[in-house]
Amino acid sequence: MKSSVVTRFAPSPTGYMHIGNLRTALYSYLIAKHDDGTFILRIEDTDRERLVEGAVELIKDTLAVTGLTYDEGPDKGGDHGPYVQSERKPIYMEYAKQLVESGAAYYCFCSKERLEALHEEDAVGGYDRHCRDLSPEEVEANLAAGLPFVIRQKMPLEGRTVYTDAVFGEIGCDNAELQDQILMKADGYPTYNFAHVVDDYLMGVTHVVRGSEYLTSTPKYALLYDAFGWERPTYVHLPLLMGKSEEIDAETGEKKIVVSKLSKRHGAVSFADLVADGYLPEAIVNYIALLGWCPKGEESEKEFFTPEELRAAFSVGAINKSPAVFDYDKLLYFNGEYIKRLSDEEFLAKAERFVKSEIPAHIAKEKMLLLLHGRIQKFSEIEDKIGFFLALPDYERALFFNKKNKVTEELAKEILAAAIPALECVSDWNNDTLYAALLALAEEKGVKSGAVLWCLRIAAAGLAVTPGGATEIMEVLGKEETLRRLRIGAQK
RNA sequence: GGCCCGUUGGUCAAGCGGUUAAGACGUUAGCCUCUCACGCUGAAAACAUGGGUUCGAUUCCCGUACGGGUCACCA
Repeated sequence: MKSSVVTRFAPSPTGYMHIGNLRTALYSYLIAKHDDGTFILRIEDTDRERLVEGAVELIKDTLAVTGLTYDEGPDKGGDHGPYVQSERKPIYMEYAKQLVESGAAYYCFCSKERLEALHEEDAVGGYDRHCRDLSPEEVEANLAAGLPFVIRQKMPLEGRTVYTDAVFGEIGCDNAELQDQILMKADGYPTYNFAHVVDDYLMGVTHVVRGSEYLTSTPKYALLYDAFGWERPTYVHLPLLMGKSEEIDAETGEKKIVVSKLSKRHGAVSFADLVADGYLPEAIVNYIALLGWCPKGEESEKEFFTPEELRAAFSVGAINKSPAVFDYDKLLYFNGEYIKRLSDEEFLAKAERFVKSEIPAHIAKEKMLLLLHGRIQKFSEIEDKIGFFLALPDYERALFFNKKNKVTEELAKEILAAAIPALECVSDWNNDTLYAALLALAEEKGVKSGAVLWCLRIAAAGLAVTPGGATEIMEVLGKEETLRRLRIGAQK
């Protein structure tokens, strides 16, 4: 059964989806779904100049792979469509005129030039309300003459407008500070300020969920609801997601870390880029759910949530007020944990896409990749880690030296010389038989097993640090290639 | 600059008048180990600041500092 909660995610298609957008969508979705409510996707494309082709698709794809399925939206339909603002264009003018009729808005014929001049005169000031009190006759005449116009909201000159935000509490501002903001632009499109209010009302949105950069402009929107005589929605402003970015200080010329709102300018993190870099959408969602929200009570220590658990646990009351810094390290940790939890089959399927190199036939590819399961935190690490399987790195004889296992370069040579004929006899080439053979060799030579395994691993891999032990690596390489490498090692 | 918001370890973050101030990431010591990773056991690390209120403030109020947001025919 559907509850009465209706939320929406209303992005403008101006580029890629960054983590900040995604989190807003996620919280909006969770607020609705916690109460079995309705989640709407609405595209806000009233800025015709900033449109980016393909951006809408990207938004839909992102919501799809993150599981934020919307009940109403473009392509999906619903009782409140269309869900793209440019397709709703006639609606806004109609409502704007209604406001003009009632005296809450007015036509403004000021030219851009005049407004710019105004700005230069008074840097902090805004519009001087030049057209606010034009007589009906003047307005009629200008309209009849075909003068370009905008429609502005007529703000109260005194008093104070206050609203209650579900996260931040009471927020107010003196009406004198409010600009007579533009509702309808000269190109006939509405501004965000106007369109979102009309749409949220028409679409029955009960909870307006958005970033806290709107906190201080919300009184203006509340006033719009009042002017229409509509009931104000519940406002849920989210703490900002901050990004760290390195900048060169203009004065000192030194590098410094700047923390600011996540944006394309400053440390923006694109969701698509993260996925391409080998992050799992589930891990990203889990991580960002916890940026600005923490479950109450016993669950406050819980880290990993399934989508269902998230829906059940989420509550507006537990949303934080202070901004949160996006931390790559912690995302990486979450991703690593999610990768570990993958079954071998799932891991293999996903890892496959990140293997760029050609894998020679003698390599046991699946076994090789499985050695990395549990050793990587993101899939893009794979390519780097498998290099030594494909080609033996150049290494120095000194690499064989190992203090803990008492291996000297001379001993290594001796061990390898003995290992080669012993391994040539191994017919069933696998981890267990290899391990048994090498253990026997160690006993025969009277050295610790660690010494033998160390030497063999170095010779097989040509690397001090490897994913997997000696026998695992030899198993992956195959008999022929292993022996080839051991002979090279013995010659060092 | 005006207005608005915020401030618990480097980061995320519990706490909602009396606590040895959780937990996680990261850092670090050690154990385990066929090197690494995993895992396990430890360690270092925080209530921005000054006034109140109170028997008692990290928790409530005010100021200060710092950080952030916002002041568009962008959203």
